Amino acid sequence: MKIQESAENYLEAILMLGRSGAPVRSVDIAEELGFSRPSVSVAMKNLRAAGHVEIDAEGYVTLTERGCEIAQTMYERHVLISDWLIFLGVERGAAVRDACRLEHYMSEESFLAIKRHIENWKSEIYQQRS
Amino acid sequence: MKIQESAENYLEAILMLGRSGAPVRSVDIAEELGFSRPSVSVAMKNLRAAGHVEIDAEGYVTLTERGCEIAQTMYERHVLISDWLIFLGVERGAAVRDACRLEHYMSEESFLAIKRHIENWKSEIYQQRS
DNA sequence: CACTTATGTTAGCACAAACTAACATGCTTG
DNA sequence: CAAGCATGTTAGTTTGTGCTAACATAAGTG
Repeated sequence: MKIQESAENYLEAILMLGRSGAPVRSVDIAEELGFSRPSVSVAMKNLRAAGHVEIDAEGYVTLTERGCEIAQTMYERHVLISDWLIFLGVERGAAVRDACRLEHYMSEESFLAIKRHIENWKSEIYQQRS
Repeated sequence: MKIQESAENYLEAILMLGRSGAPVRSVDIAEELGFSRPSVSVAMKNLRAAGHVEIDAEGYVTLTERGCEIAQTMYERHVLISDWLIFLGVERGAAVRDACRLEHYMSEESFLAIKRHIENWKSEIYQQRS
């Protein structure tokens, strides 16, 4: 069962919303992603069936271990890519919008290569300055 | 009428196939992209309706000016991104696969920023060596 | 000429992922 | 308590984009 882009986005949104500590409801996810409540409702049903989230009696959504792993991968990529684009001079809004899409279409290999590149690049700059 | 990812891919494939000078048929596009002939047939009908390609009596497909513009944008991005990933150490196959997807999801702004970054980076290397 | 092969097309299907309309349900509040 | 609001769900629709089955047509070949 291959995970889809949309599923990855939902999981990432749930992770981000949960970081404040407040419980996450369907309507919060809909608000965050700009989707309708029915869309989120159906998506949650599918994510639950796939074992990526759990939904308690109050309707609060939590990530399972598997779901959390995916969400964190996406989040890490999102941050790396958007920070990096911003660093390259891309306007923040555009950088975040692009990162939101690019994060889903990059192999692990490419992601790691970029990460490595940024780290090397930063340490070079650091050496030049010291 | 927003251009879709699939349309961009078809146009890019037509451009690439046409570079050898040989006329481009539907079946060549199908072969190139790994799609069925009916899928390509329908896609060509849509691309023609949208004014992105022309199809002559022999079934040869050519890009219109508008179509060619899109194709070249995609191709330029494809080459930049895949070359760059390869340069960063990503295996060629993975780099090309990733580039094929990433090229559609990047704003012009981000693309230019990356291009600029690569050029700067290369010139730094050059200066170090000279 | 009859057959095969290559190519293109049409019709109909499948699936993902969004939407709206309509309804259920429970909380708040005049 | 009754009305309204927030939230969730179900059903059915839309759109994009692929597929297979079946057929049309032209070209080459025994």
